[in-house]
Amino acid sequence: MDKRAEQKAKTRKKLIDCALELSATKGFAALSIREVAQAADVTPAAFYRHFRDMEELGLCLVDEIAVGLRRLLRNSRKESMTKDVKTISEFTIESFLVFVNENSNLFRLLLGERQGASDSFRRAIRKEMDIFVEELTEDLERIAKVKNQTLRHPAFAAEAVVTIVFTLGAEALDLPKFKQDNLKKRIVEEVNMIIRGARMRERKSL
Amino acid sequence: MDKRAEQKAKTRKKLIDCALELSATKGFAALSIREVAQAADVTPAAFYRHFRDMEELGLCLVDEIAVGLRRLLRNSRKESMTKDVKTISEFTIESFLVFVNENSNLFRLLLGERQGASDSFRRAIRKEMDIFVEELTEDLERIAKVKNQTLRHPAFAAEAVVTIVFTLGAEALDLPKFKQDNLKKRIVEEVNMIIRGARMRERKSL
DNA sequence: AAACTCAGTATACGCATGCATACTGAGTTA
DNA sequence: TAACTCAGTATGCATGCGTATACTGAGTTT
Repeated sequence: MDKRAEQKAKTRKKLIDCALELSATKGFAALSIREVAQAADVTPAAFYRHFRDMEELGLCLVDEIAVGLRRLLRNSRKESMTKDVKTISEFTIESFLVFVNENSNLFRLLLGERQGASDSFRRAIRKEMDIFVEELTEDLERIAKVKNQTLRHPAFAAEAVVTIVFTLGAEALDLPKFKQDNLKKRIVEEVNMIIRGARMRERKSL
Repeated sequence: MDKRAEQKAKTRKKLIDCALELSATKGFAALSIREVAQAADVTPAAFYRHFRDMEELGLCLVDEIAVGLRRLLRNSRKESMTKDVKTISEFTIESFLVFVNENSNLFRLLLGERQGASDSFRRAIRKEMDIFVEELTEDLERIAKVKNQTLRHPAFAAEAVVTIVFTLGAEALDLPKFKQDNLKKRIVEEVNMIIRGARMRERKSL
């Protein structure tokens, strides 16, 4: 049976994990093939059996984060299905911050490379972001419908929310746990502002 | 007299300018002392007469951007003193995007290194951001007062606005000019959402 | 059991890097 | 004009890099 492929997958995972861990301290951009290979107890040349170059490895990492985050958000959405908007956002933001803390390496990579030098990185990350925005847009529309409200530009609101949550969420990486409560409050408040501002009010000539 | 200091300043400026230009293509993090020195037609060792290392040079660059941006925003604020809120934000966002396009290198550095690997970079950039937030907070409060309105959390609103404008503004760097109109509209709409959402409404038990 | 595949090894290349050392010569001061 | 300062030069070293080449030996196929 495929003992061979199994071993290969193991090495591949080890390379990915080591790259992730190393990127936490130095940043992914500063990593070298040799460094990652050495950390994974493998010859530099062996690296090429798995990835063409560091960029290809990086894109795999981005994918991993996106998958993890999407799972998280899907769960949080499901779990909070019954609650009202304010609670949903607060709940989701809470889960998000937990995720950021648990996967700080992945997240640092995502946010750091979002405006980085590599085109393909930026493109990949923005694509993932767009998916988040899309999913949130649907959520907002659904919730609004339930509450018998209308939103002005649901997609814009979603974009603003995603931007705020990700950008401010990144600050959690530099904060001790006990200071993150304040950060969470800020994010929740700002997200609620956006949603409030997106709601159509009584018609009024202006 | 001081022909010497004059020459030194000239070389220093050349180093800074070259670093800036190079960082546009490869990203500042990927620059080397030798590379910058060569671009500035100077020996690598001469670099050390001006900066301890690349990081010190980088902090100078950050400072330059901040100064330029602050000047821009101050002007835009002054020029739009008489207009109403909506026009102010639109006007300012427009100037901001012009600045981003004109100083794309500086801006790329600012946004790219904002979540980068270097602590001192992040700290420096966040400090500048905080100043923007502070200034905008005062603006929002002033305008609200004039219009006889109250804002819920002016500082949070300002933080959200700055976050949106900078993060989405960064996308302008990857967009052809003719597609930036759409971007501008998105930013304006989202900023207005935030401000709208920050306004206190009629008291209402909830 | 013989032939084949292929993940990983061993080694070596040329190149760019940060940085140390000793030097030069125009500009300044006394 | 003699002594001094100091921005910039010339040179060289050790290190780490990406990658090419030839190889080995366990795992798989026939």
